[in-house]
Amino acid sequence: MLTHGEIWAAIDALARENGMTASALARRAGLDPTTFNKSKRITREGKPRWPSTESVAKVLEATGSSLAQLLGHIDPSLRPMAIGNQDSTRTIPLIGSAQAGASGFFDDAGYPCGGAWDEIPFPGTGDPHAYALEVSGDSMEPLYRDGDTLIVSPQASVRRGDRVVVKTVEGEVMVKQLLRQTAKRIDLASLNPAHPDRSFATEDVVWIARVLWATQ
Amino acid sequence: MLTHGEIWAAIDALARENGMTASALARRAGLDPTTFNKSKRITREGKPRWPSTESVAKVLEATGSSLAQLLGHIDPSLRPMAIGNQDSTRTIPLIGSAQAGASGFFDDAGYPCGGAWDEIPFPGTGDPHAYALEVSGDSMEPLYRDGDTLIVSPQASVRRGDRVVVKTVEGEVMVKQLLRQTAKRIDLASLNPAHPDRSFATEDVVWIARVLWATQ
DNA sequence: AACACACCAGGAATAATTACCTAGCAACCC
DNA sequence: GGGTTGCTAGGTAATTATTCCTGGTGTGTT
Repeated sequence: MLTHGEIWAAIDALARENGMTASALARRAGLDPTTFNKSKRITREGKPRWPSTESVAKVLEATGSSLAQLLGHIDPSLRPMAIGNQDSTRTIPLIGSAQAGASGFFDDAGYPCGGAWDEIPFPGTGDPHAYALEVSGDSMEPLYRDGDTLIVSPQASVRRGDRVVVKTVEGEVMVKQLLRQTAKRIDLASLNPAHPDRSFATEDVVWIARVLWATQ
Repeated sequence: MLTHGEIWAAIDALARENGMTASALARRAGLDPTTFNKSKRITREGKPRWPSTESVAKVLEATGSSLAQLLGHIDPSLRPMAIGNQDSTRTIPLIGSAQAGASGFFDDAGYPCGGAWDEIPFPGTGDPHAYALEVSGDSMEPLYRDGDTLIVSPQASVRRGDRVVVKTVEGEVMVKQLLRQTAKRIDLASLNPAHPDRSFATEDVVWIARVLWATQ
């Protein structure tokens, strides 16, 4: 599917990507600078005007872009795959929650559209040893609920504020928030206010792994 | 880059894929059956004729194809990536938090070991249109913190208790927990107790997407 | 054989896109 | 200030794509 808004948004995005306005892009492509004017995208009677594929081809040649890149601007979720990124971790479009209310980021179905999206790798664990931990019980409410799945990376470095999985020399495994980590001690805050915080000597902790993701 | 021969070859391929000739495809798309005639692809003076993007869009709609599929016909090397499974179907080991304390699941470094682990697909979104939403501000504390990343699926079905992203007809985008969804109303609980709950008539909500994952 | 139907080539008419032009506005330089 | 450059809205002329039409060919059916 290809909509009138998508094709024009893609042209705008392609121009922006190359540091040009739509009219500058048209000029670079050997077209009239007014061809892509916003006032030309609908006729006087209100009918939508579509560019010809010849114009699209000229724009791609002028920017040295591939059709896959144009497609990426139309549907950001396809971008990395379409360009042929061989990396096994795909990237997905990213937007800030503060901008999400503005128009032009979503189509009517709630799917991302337009070219103004950032990209982040996902899942992006970068850890071949990552594993999943299934939450049972309510000891981690309200943050984690019964049945939630946590993705845990034993390789990731942990910092203050991170949610971590800790195993003690006594064999206890717990999910907590890292309060403080010094050379001698590791202080952990409980996720459930009803449970007490814990503090361990560094030598009493076998390993600390970081919680990267949690199902919602 | 997009050449004259490629675009016409792609249209021919799309027609063949749907068991039609080029003229039948044009008719199905609501165009004149002769629009895609080979004799119309170059003018009498030998100049190449390009279809308009409007015609291309109509063809895609008639066949129910995506632009990515058309692109796959233009550059077959992109096909498996462009239309294939968008989700890396990697599986990772899974364990329940209740058993994690027992011995035999982790080695000394905290890496999973032993054969008693389950397997789950990850990320397992199953949604090629999934995107990421970056949290800004503290309006969703304590569940989501400033800088957290949410993975959102516009395709997933939502149920009571799910964390959801909602867009209203006023253009407001918010992240809430779904309290109740009836035929007439959608009740949302705020994640931050300091903010009030919200309730909307069904027709005042443009779309609801489900939050699948959140960074921790 | 006769007929219906789909497909394709080619011509003319219509509709649409693009080119060309003007004017207003903002930014920048001398 | 005067001058240049770039961007955009709006109009008209041009080029181009599409439609409509005719005729020819091949296929399948009665």
